[in-house]
Amino acid sequence: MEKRRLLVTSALPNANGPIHLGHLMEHIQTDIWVRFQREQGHECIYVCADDAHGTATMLQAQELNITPEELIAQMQEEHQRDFSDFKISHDKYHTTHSEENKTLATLIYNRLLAAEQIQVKSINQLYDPEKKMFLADRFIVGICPRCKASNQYGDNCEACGATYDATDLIDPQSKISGAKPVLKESAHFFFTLSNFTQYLKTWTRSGTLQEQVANKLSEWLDAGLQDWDISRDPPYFGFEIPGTTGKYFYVWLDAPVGYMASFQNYCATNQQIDFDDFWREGSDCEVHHFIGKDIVNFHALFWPAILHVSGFRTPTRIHAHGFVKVGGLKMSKSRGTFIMARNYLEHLDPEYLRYYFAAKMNGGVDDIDINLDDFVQRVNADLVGKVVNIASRCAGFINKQFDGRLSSQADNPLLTECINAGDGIAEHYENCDFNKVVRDIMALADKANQFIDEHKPWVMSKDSARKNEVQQVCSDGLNLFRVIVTYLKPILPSLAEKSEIFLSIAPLSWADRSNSLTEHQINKFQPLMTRIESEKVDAMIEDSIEEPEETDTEQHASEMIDIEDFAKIDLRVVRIVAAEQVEGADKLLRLTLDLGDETRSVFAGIKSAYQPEDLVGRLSVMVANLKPRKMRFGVSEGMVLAAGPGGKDIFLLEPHAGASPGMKVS
RNA sequence: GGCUACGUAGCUCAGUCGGUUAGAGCACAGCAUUCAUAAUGCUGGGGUCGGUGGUUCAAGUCCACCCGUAGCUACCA
Repeated sequence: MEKRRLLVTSALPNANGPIHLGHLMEHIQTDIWVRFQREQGHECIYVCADDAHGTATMLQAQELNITPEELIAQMQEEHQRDFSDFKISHDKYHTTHSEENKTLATLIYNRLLAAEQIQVKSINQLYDPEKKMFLADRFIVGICPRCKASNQYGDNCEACGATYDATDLIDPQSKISGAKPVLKESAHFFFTLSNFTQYLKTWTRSGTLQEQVANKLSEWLDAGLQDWDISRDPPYFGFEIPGTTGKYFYVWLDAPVGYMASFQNYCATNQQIDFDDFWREGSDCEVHHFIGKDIVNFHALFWPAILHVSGFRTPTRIHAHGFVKVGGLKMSKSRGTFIMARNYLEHLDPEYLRYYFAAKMNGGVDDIDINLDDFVQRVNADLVGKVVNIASRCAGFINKQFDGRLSSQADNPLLTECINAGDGIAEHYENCDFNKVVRDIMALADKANQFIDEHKPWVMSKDSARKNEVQQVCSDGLNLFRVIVTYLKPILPSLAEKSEIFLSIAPLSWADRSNSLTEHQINKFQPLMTRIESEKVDAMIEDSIEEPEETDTEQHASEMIDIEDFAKIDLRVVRIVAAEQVEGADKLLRLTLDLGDETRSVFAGIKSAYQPEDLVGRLSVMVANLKPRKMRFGVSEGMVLAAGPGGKDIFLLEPHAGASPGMKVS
């Protein structure tokens, strides 16, 4: 087999937060693929880095009262420790705030400039006059121009889904200082991406992307690409653009360059590897990027265009994946499913997670849903019940009755079948179809257990004339185990290592799998993996639960407020014009409220105390300016007021006779 | 709103080019076994393939619409 030379990357984690389940999924996927390539005997270099630059890093550092450099150094150390504990085998974990990156980003920019693909345009952007900085959409909040929901970000409304420009917001506020932003003009540098629409149409269809991803991108390509704003104004934590004062590279320009920079740093300490071999145009080496589907535009549009113009090779392939969900829902801090790497490690063995992710990954962009009960059952049944059990049930006989010595024959047909299955498994690995890898391997483990069960060494061992048979069956079993672990090694490096010690053999390799052990001395068996106790999973979730930030307001709830605070609440008399059961809801009724000049749909948790038909026509009081809330059953546009402990004892407020819908309560 | 993807057993997922009675693992039930970390083996129950309509000799698979879930909607991290 021809030896391939591969450079592989995972997306760069942001330097302003800890590593969580989402990062882990991506890095585990990448690492499995990398370890597989290495086990095949290919040269495979895996690099990553922290994405250090950007407004978020700068603000976070300010908040912590440290310099950005201190913050990123601290985060990088944490990130590296987390990844290393999850057996992620980066060859280099660097940072985008590095000399290499500055040099490379500058080089690329200068080449874009020389190719006349940089334009300066003047744009108007909202500016925080207090903080003296331009504001990205996510740092501006205001009232949605469409549905009037308050506290919405500058790009779209969470309540009604409208998209708009930050300048359309009613009563906009800087999220950072609270000041009212003003429009201010500034010169920005643009990369003329629009010139490369045709190039990218070809590139994205040349086998570099999954088909679904290419389809998605063709939407944008067909619409025509816009030029890409690559500069930011100060204050900004990043690299100053050469030849300018007070213009910085937008973080998404130097982030992908960070892949090259990290690799360059690796080359500096590994002189036998030449940077240009991998990155010059037309290189035979392969470059693979593993990323989440949310950032395909950066990697499959901007990045190849920039590389193309600046005279570098483009990626061989971009492997996009979906998001992690827990129990069918987005990861959530309040539910305790926003699990940090460190938190997991305090309770559970990283190999459990590596295996579970592998069992569910298919090389596509579908989201991966973690079901914690399934996680426990699956890992225990497959790894402990099936795989490790093969070694465990054979080792006793070999060690006790044969002094740890395997038989002289290894020609069992099942063993041959198992060895031959390796080609198909390798193909699945290559395609990132790790779920198929796992399925095929487990089918082999099932067969191994069936084989042992069929020959029943525990029965034969009672007959001294059949001693050889006992040794043969158990030796076959251990040889089957050896091949199975060879296949699992990219997913479970620690299990493989422990198995190598148990079997007293050199590191397992794919090519070596057909050289079964004969007349070989093994070591005493010790448990290679233990079952997951579901209590530990519960404890991890418990530890991950973060009280919502409302704790602050709760603490202040009993404090005195002044009249202005009260005036913020827009209480209105309403008439309940309709009330109905909500299918699937335990506690909710859907109320339609007449406010005089408009009607609102509101969900109220009063089902246990009121019959819908008894409410229709009655007056009550609602909070009319409560931020609309998207609920499972629809959007609730306010709340009605009621008192009581709950259950049957809920009492809706009702004004005295004479009040009419729309009246303000004050 | 528009676009994209997904929806198959209680759970997690296979299901090729439309082709016989829709499969696997886990979970569950029964039996066997007791070498093994209570692990293993055999047998079994369990499905309107999200819904409706259509194309076809034939639809889980193709088409249309609907419902549900998620994501994207780019000068935004």
